[in-house]
Amino acid sequence: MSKTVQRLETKESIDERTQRVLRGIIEGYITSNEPVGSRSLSKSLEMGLSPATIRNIMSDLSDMGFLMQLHTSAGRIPTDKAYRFYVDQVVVANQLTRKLQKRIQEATQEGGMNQVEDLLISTTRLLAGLTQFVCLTSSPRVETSILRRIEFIRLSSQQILVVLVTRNGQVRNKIIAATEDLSQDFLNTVSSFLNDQFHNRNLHEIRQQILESMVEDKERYDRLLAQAVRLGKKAFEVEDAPELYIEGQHNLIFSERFRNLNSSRGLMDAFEHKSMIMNLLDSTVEADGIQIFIGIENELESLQDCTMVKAQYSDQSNVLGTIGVIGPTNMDYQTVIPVVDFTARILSQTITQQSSSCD
Amino acid sequence: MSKTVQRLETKESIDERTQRVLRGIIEGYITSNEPVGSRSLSKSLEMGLSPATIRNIMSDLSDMGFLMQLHTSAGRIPTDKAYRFYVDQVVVANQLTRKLQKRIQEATQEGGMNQVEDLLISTTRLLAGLTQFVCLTSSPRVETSILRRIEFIRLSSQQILVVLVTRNGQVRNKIIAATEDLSQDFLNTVSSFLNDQFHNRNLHEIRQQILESMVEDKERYDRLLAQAVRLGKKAFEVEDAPELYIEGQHNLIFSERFRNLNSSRGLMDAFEHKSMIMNLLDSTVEADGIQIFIGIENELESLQDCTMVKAQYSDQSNVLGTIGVIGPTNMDYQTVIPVVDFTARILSQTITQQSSSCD
DNA sequence: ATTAGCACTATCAGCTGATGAGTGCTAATA
DNA sequence: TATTAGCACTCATCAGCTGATAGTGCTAAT
Repeated sequence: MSKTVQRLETKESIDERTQRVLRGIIEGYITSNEPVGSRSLSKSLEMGLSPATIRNIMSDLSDMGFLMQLHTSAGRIPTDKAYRFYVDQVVVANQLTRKLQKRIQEATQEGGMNQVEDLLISTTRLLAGLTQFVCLTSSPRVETSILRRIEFIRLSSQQILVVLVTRNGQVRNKIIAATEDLSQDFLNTVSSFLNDQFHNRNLHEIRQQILESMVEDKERYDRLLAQAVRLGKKAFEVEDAPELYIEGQHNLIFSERFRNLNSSRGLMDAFEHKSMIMNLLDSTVEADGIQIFIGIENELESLQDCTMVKAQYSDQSNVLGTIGVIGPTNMDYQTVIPVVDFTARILSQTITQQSSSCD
Repeated sequence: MSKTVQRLETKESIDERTQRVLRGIIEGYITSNEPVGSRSLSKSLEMGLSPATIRNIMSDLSDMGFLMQLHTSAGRIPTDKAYRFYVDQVVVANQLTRKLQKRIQEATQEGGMNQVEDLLISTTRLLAGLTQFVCLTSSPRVETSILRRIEFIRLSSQQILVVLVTRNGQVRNKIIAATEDLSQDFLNTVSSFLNDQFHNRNLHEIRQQILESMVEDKERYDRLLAQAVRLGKKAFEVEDAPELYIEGQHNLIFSERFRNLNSSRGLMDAFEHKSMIMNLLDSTVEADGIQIFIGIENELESLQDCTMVKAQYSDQSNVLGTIGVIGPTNMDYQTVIPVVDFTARILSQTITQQSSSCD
């Protein structure tokens, strides 16, 4: 299956006046959520154009594929192509209000937030609340996380608890079965061996190296080493799949803005298949900055009358994950875009601070 | 505010025939979700009663408060009182089908479920799926959990990770700030001191005792002891509030069975206030077995046209938490009750197994 | 190039009458 | 005396019609 539409084109040159009309229609529809007609537009535009003239221009815009009508004799609404034009040509990086900035900052700095999980959940919830849309966040891939500390705790003769702390503050617990009874002292030795060996390496590398040593050391009979490698192998077998946090699903049902969306049910269902959504969120064409997928630009069918606005967050060196919102195509781009952008930045900043606070 | 209705009464003695009619109406409404009229009931009952007779009986039942009409000339539907009668007098402990039993058992035994959190989440999801209602589960109160193991891990000069494992397999992580730079060796000594001291005590007792020692030992200058107590205090300051898991909220919107519920929005909102729902779930009148709150028996207003069926789960000695479903008052009690009951039992069993697997 | 005017059309709210399901009452019946 | 048949009545629902409204496209006038 080839990627159908990656991004709608807006090459055509439209003359100044027509652009202003188009923009008027888009913004009108964004604010009112109702098709806009020639009469009301004539008034609100204040360009001294009569409704009849506006109609002619509208007709041209329809021909060019920027506008459509839900039925004869309803006003016109913008097409996905129009929103693409709007986002590319019209929307300029808008400064957020101080108030909003502060609110975002505070939310990410709430007490007890020393674990990345909590931070991500509360940020996701915040963004869902601010936009009144659905908000999705993917957690850092453990795969690329850098090991800060690993520790084994003997729970019983059969069970060992592995505690794995990553550079960016993720803590993972896992209980593994022990093949023989190992003392806590022994486990401590193993821990510190592994910590020395793999300090500041990412989990992917670590796993590779463990596999290699297992091959090499097949004949070696150093008990410590052998056990360390064996335990290490089990310990680092954490699921690769990053977590996906979804908040604000109820907006899909109750928010007025999702009203003329026929597929809210389909979306709801799609959210159940986390891995699919995950791919969608993490598949990234351009590396940095904010990304916007409008309507049919989305590969997933049930998303095709929505817009997804997403941005990546990162620590000092690596991209960690993505945060994004899904809303109606006629969302208020002028605010949503900077809100998502700012939130991702703050998120990056907070995580960077945390991970740099180790010695 | 006094508790209004704790439980509806069903003292009245109703003669056999009337009971059978009432039962027919209740079961008819449960299966069809539509008001049932005298004609159809006359047929389905197969008691050789004409619709007219049925009407007379229905009229009596209405007078007694067991039936009501949504409007004149619609069939009748049962009142909350009728459901209470039904649940108390009619529903008998129904054996679950083998198939269903197996399905529940399998779901709780899925791999990688060595942590209680995962077990609870997947059980909650299962129950929501089986019933097509909303399912709520409260996690064990950390407060009453028994300490199995505590461990400190030095992350940096300022940060210490506390790992706390309870008897029933809950693992809690918490990062605490260090007032001075403590070596891992020292932390290990503190850990083993605390483990010796507090092994097999519940967290509430432990906290008490720590507070006492802090008063007593004010003048003592044993550095180890002092630090141990200080770190212990911080470490055991875990939030008392148990987690609340909610699954199947979308059923509230999409399930046909919630159709004639006017307050699904209100319920949705109520679920946002987790602490309120928490109280509801954990407030328990009778200690054991299954509990059922029908319609107005629920204290929370937005729940008053729903029925909540809940059961507690426990390990060998203590009640740990509650699992329950919220559905329409005309739910299929005959299956829902045993399903909830059986699920709670299996949950208890699984947790008990886990916690008894320590030495 | 712009605009006024007019014919056309889709939607919506409100009304209509027909239909059907169900009740309550009364008189007949076993 | 308990049951039932019959009948009048009520109410919700639905299809079909109505006029009002708000929009368009086209054409002729400016």
